[in-house]
Amino acid sequence: MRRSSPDTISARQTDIFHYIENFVSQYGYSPSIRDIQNALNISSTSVVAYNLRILTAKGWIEREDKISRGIRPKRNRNGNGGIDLFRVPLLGTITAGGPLPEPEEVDPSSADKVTVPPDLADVSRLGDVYALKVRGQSMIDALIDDGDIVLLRFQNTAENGQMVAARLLDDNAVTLKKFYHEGERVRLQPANQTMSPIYVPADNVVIQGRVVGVIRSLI
Amino acid sequence: MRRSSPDTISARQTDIFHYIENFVSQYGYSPSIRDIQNALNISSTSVVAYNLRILTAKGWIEREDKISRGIRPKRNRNGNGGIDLFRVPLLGTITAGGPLPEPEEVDPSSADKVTVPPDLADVSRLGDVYALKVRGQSMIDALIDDGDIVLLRFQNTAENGQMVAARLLDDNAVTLKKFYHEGERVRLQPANQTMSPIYVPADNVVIQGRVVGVIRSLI
DNA sequence: ATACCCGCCAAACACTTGTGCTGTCAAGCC
DNA sequence: GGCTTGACAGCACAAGTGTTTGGCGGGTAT
Repeated sequence: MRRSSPDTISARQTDIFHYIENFVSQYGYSPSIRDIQNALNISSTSVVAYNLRILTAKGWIEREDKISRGIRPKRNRNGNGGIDLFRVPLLGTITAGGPLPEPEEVDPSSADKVTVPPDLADVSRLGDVYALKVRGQSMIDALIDDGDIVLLRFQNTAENGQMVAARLLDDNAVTLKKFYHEGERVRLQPANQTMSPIYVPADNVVIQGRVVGVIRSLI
Repeated sequence: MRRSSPDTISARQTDIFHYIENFVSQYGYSPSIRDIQNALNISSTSVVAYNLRILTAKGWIEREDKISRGIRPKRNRNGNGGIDLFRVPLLGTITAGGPLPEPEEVDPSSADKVTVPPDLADVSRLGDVYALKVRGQSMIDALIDDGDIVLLRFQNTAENGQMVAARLLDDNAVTLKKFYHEGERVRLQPANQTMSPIYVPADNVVIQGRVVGVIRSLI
């Protein structure tokens, strides 16, 4: 038998879920079963109830029994009734070679914050994500320009080729580069043809985070 | 006669309003009249209805007639009162030359939505902002890569050099290019050294929107 | 074939919930 | 004292809304 995976939902269930999301964000309260039925041209309320039960079981929505208009979208999306989950602290600026305050040095709760799309930050680990404003064009070939905001997830290790914020202990400087581990040393590669890579002993580098997203405003 | 100022409400109304606020933030949906009645030990539903009418008239809450649990607190609650202001419809895909559904052709309320940082979308004009996913690398030199999401503000005109979504009437195609008005014709310039600009008569081009932001996920 | 499960349909049912109507009562005003 | 008004009470009704039951057709497994 072909079992549907616990995370996949049928086309009709997708429609219903989207309708609920949009309804809530538009009206501020949940649609009734009959609202859904009429909007999606479903011929019976029981079909809606049936699919709602599945969506609940699979964790896409939450409901309370017998409560009118008590559907709450859960996954993805804001849902969550107005709590702003997607604001991360903007901890400072990162340049080709300039200093960067350690994330620990800045109180994240007092820092400026930027709102980020939830797709860019795995919400379940949102506490580990922070933002930095980029100065300079050392990563221009990686499509990161001066003034862009990069989102980083805090992590101490990196795979070759990943873009990271790397701290050079000797220089007490932090830089945004592509990371390559090469035996005893580490190559920090700018994404700019006019700039040369930096080679440093592996024990002189601390990864401070990996770039998980880029936001650019052209206004 | 001492008229109560339009902004002051009685103790009972204050209680009701607070109860609604707390209920919504806790459960994600509004209380029913009887919920309020029981919680505040009010002896009749009509009293709740009566005070709800006053709260509505004075602008503290919003309701829809006959809708169960349709109360929405309005005041207070900085920002958005539960409504997510920063979601824009993702209307489709844009390529170097491929077709794009007209924004009007897609029901924005049924489209997928992306949450965008408020900085990227002038919130006061949010209704005019939409998102498109970029396919191809025709704008690679403008630091826009395949898979990026571009935010566009709907507008019919553009300054030279601005990046726009342009519709070519003859080809019924939409493309993401830099816009240059050159006399009787328009030059649509890709940001990719391997691609050539397109020259079209000015009356064959309709601007569909201007790029105001870029979002890229590297996860 | 037969049995079974899934997704759907139709209709009835029963609970939930907003509304309307009729009073009561105290306070202010002529 | 009469009259009006604001706030509240009690109650019944009707509309809104979730739930349930029985049935149907098309697949899939036995």
